[in-house]
Amino acid sequence: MDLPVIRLIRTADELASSIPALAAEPVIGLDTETTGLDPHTSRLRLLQLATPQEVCIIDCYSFEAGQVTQLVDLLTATAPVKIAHNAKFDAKFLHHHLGIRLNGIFDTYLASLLASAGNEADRHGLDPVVGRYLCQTLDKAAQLSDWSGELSEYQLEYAARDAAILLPLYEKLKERLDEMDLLVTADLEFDCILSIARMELAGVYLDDKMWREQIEQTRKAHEIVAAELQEALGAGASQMSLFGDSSEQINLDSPAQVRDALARLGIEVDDTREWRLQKLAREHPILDKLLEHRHLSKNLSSYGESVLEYINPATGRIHADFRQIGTPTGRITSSSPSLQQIPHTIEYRSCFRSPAGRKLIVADYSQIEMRILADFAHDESLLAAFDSGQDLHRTTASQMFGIPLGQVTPRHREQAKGLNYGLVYGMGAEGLASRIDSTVQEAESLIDRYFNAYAGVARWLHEAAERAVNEGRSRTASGRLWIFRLDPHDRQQYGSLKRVGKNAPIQGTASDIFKRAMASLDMALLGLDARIVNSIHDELVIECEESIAQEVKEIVVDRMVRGAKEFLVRVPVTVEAMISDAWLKK
DNA sequence: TAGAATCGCCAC
DNA sequence: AAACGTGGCGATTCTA
Repeated sequence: MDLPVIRLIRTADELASSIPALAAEPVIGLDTETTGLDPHTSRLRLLQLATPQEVCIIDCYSFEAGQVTQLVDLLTATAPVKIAHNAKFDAKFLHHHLGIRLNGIFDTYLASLLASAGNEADRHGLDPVVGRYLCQTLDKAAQLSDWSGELSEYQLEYAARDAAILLPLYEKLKERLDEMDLLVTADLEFDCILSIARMELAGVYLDDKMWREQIEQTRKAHEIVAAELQEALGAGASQMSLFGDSSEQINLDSPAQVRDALARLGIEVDDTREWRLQKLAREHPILDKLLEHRHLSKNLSSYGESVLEYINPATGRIHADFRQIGTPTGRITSSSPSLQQIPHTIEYRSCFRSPAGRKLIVADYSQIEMRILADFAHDESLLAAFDSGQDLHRTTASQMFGIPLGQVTPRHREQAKGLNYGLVYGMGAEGLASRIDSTVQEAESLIDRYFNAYAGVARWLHEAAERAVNEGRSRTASGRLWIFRLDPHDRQQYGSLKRVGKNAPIQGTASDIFKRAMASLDMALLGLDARIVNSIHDELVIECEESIAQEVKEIVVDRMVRGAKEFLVRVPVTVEAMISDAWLKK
């Protein structure tokens, strides 16, 4: 690639004179260089804006935030289209340091992910994407160089090249997305970027004192259980030892050592997973202790001190990383730390609080995946269940057992619930049986009853599985594509292919809906002291100033419902929302 | 001895 | 390869 012409911009005049040409372009490449990865502790050094003629490199160290209003206008407008690779990163720095809400984005990173259609072998850094679509290699050596001092010619060339390459990359990716009918989904994704960037910037508040107290309690309980287990398991070991060394300790965190220790007590197991130990616990009470220990160990390791290390020194809050396309179905995933797998118990969730003078709004979709299924399947019975506004599982029980709502027992409801949750994942009779604690025969009969009551659902699920086998791919309501790399002739993969064929369109459409809602909500909160702070597949947590909590709650519900209505035709959608002091649904 | 693989379990 | 889909992640154990 030829070296682009560089226009280095360090004065107000230079900036003013470069804006009109940029504004006249239909698309520009955008990239930034920063002194680190965290906008709260790092600075924005360069902003590169590329046209086919030249790359403007704006040295942000030469400007105060108030001096760049024309730039703000350019980047906030929907035109020209701004091409960036992982625009979330640039959007965060531009928002935090210059107050810019980046708009009109085409993100080559997200585009590449969509075009890969779930192929997890593909890499999506700028270098591999350029290699795949432009057959070029990029020199990324300068990326981690020191961007805080005098800049070398080499650094400027690197900065310019990264922005310039985005223009041809955009052309290729746009063409590819068009060929694959992915432009609608791409726009949905691009519209969502800013809401996720702002959520990461806002971060979530964790009461560290309360969290430490929780850890301490867990640690105490853990110690006691561990001692009891060492006693019980060690006794078995000493009988085996010629030297009778009963002080010998086993590592309770080692599945292999635990399995061997159990064997010495006459409990033979292939592995020591929860479900297996659970089955034998009635016969061997020590297994309950072991499971209790596992639970406490899990909590200490995954939800202990390590979470506190993520509290940002600059903000005192946790700014997790959210991957916008985290799964082939389009779900967002969270890491560092994962805020999507905090135990759903009051001890842990109550530590995620609203700071003084603020409130949290906790809002989630009610049975969104079942509603999507009802809508896709045009199943009149299931639609009627939702139309009635009654508790879904009780209504399902009433419909499948042919009894009035008033006669539905807790056991009936439990069985119906097991089916409602299980079937969108393609569950079979054995799975249902163990879930609701029944025999396989009973489970089979229940499944028959269920599909009799919901014949449309049965048909749709069957057809979805067939489509997965025949076409090897599926699409969501927005058109998001997942090409299954599973072999229908492989006996193992055949079953898996059918299950994923049933689940992917539903889970994926839920993602479409959720992203619509996030984008729309973030816009609606503009100008209010309210920010999205967490996003958990079908649940949003918003933090706001307490006096506007009621107003914000209504906006949240409205935007979430409207997001769903964009993709669903017939089924009603409900969102449950609470104003709270902690991450609890009261 | 660092990274990969495995086991196991948390969320929706 | 647990019944049932999608992930992240920590501790142990294996391997080059």
